[in-house]
Amino acid sequence: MKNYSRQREEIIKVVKDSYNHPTAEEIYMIVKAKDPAVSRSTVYRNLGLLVESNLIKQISMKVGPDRYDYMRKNHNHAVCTKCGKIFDFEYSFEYDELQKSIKEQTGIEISNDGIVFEGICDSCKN
Amino acid sequence: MKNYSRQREEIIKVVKDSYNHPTAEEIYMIVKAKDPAVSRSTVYRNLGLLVESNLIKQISMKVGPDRYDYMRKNHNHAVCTKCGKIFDFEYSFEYDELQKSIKEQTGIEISNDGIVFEGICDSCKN
DNA sequence: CTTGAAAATAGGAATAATTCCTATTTTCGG
DNA sequence: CCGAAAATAGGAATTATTCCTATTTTCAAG
Repeated sequence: MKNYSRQREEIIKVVKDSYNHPTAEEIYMIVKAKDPAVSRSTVYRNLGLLVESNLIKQISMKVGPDRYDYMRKNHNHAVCTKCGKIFDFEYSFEYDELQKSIKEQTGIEISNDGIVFEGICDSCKN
Repeated sequence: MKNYSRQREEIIKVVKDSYNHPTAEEIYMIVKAKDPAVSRSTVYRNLGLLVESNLIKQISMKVGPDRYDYMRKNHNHAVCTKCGKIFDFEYSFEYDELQKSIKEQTGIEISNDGIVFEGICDSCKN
């Protein structure tokens, strides 16, 4: 993340403009449409860097490849453990006490977006 | 999950006796020590079935293979997104309102153990 | 401007984890 | 017992991701 590259800029733009939690492959295809020479490694490497610097969020699921989400306002993710679909929702918590308790018991410091909610979605209940 | 098989029984036993969130491979190796003819597919298939029937919990992480945990009392998981280590902790929430809100907004019904907490652990802060 | 070192890239091979396939064996209700 | 359904072993295949190497690009200092 030290030097400028148009590939990285384009990758950021694509994730930012996507509101459906795209996979690395999907991002790759969209970027490729504009810049046919881009390579998968570049996409994967940059996604990793962007996650590390907290610009985007990576969501691992039980089914299918990881998904990426641009960091906006305060929204959380609910994941269906059956089909892997991701739903956004808004909710403001009283984290303080919980965070402190987790920190004490495990040493892990969680952030507001560090909570993933898992369950079964409507259409998978059949 | 209709007919009895000693392979499945052994797999359950191994997960139940493990308190360190073993991977499928680790479970396979332990079962294999007792029953050298067991195959990986059997382990994977049964873990899937057991997760489905809520006897064990599957934990996907950003790094490394999935891990499995026998369902005991009320404990939650905090995952380090850097090294993938999983920590158990205890905390009782007031879920009702939160659950209702998620249900309304996304259609997803989460259970008490359907919340994964992510952050950075102590030793990864260096 | 040049230049040179660090950063980034393309392209594809390699790896890791998991799923899938097929033939065989086991279970268990009637 | 017997037969259908369930489960299995063994390994091939697939999928997602990481790794490798040679080349290109960026950018700060002279």
